[in-house]
Amino acid sequence: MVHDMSGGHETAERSDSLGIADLAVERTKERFPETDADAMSIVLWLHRVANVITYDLESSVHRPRGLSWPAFRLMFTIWVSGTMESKAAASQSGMSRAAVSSLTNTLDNLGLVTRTADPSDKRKILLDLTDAGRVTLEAALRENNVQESKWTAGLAPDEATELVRLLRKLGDVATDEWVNLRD
Amino acid sequence: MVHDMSGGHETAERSDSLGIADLAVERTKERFPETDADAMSIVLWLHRVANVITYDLESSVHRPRGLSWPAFRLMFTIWVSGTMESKAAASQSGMSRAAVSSLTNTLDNLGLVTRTADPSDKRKILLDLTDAGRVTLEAALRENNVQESKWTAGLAPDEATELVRLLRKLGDVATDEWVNLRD
DNA sequence: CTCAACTAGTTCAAGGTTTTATCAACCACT
DNA sequence: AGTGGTTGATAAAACCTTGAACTAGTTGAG
Repeated sequence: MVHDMSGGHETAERSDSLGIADLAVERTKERFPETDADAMSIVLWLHRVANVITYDLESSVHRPRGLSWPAFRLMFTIWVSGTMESKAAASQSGMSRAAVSSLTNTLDNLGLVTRTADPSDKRKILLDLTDAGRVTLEAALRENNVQESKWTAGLAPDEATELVRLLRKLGDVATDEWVNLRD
Repeated sequence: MVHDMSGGHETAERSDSLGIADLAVERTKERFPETDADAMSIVLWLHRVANVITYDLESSVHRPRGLSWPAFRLMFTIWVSGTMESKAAASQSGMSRAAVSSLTNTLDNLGLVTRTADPSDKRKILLDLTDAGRVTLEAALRENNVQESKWTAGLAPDEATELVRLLRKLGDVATDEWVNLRD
């Protein structure tokens, strides 16, 4: 399947983490024939593709700007929803409340996010972006999207639509009672 | 669109992290019309669905057995490929060499993994599962697959096939030169 | 045969995440 | 009002990850 075989067994060098998924399913199926191979393939590929893309985005877009991937996610969430309670920010960004607490602490010190007590309920903390935070986030967001575009350029428009539809369908399962969610 | 409006603004409770993706794309498109919305949707959904599933698998299957998700991933990699160099384990499991080094240290102490020097090249370390490691992994693997099955049960067989095809296509981009990979 | 360049693995510091525990504030019921 | 039960946020301890620096072993060009 691969053109250049010159190196003997040195063929696959760049990111084995993807190529290995099929072998993994094969071996598991051999050893445990009752395995649901489709389920396994989906979860493996999902996880690995998401990981590779996330690593690329974080290392090529966000780290050079001084943001971690979680910091970008959290700031983006606040940017989208506007002033919001810490708890809502956690659930919408997919982190635990503790993670948001510690991350906002960092971002507050960097002057990117503000934390103010909610006057109507003093337990609550309202998060918002500072002007500097907004500027930082918007620049990162644009560059992030350019990079996302490079990743998905190979998919036809209808493939993109279908992929999102299937991911959405899979994500809907999260509303089932047996699913363990953060918090 | 939603049936129950009784609570006023208390409608969406379980995992907002999924519902928010569409709003995020909308807002970004408003603010930056040049945004590639398809690319953004794909990456957002990919990341969030992968995260929710991973969290569920880790917290419901692996933590109760005393394994972290990374530990499971690494042990699974070794289980699939057999005795292997630390470097290969890193690239196939999608972690950095440093992460593998620290993780194998833990797993070695737990008696799940062995590290032996390669006689032919003393720089190299060969990793393998112990018998206990194999037993532990295989039990976790079976339970993991049962849970994966629950997640994907809602997809028709052809949808499952198509989803994997599209993920694979997306993953293939990782071979492009501009992509930042771990290591 | 030797020295420079490279490679495999480890270590370190810094930061992020998790779970569990704690504390403060709120709410509802008597 | 008070008291018990929630809820929101933070703190602590343990673990994982990253990038950079470091050690040691290997390779190969002259």
